[in-house]
Amino acid sequence: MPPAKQYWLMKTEPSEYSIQDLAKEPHKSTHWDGVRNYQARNFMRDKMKLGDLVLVYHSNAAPPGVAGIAEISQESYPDFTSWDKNNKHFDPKSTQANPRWFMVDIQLKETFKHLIPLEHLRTVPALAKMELLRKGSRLSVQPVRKKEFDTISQIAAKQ
DNA sequence: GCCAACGTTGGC
DNA sequence: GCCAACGTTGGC
Repeated sequence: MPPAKQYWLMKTEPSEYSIQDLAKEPHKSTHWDGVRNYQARNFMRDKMKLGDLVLVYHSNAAPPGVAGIAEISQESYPDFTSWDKNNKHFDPKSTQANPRWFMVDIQLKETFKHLIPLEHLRTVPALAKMELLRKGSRLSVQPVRKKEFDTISQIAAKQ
């Protein structure tokens, strides 16, 4: 039996890269480069599996919120932008022989008709324990419970 | 291993 | 632009 599908949330600043940018990519997919946090890296490197579903979250936006759903289309491999001196996320301690940072590919499944604002998510009882809503939470790649994912999908379906 | 200093995230 | 809450770095 295949392992149960897992659910995630990944943040992006729409001024840098938005869900609309993802929609314009060939095959609507891209590599999720630039994550430079160990906990977030570990989720991508060790836990994310093909077919897992991802909530795409717009941070540092007006308003911030969940913009749509994507799917893991390629499991982890080294984030090659860490080797590029000219890249914003260059890390001299990451080498090809011993890569420090990893990424996955995601493919867009659905752009919500309307973004679901963070402010609204905070009012939904079923989401009370979401990592995103925890005070001081900054993790840019985080696990989401199935119940939470389904709740957000249903909110999107009704809008 | 402690912890001060510094850098970053991200809501507001 | 502010700033609270974090994460990382590096001296000791």
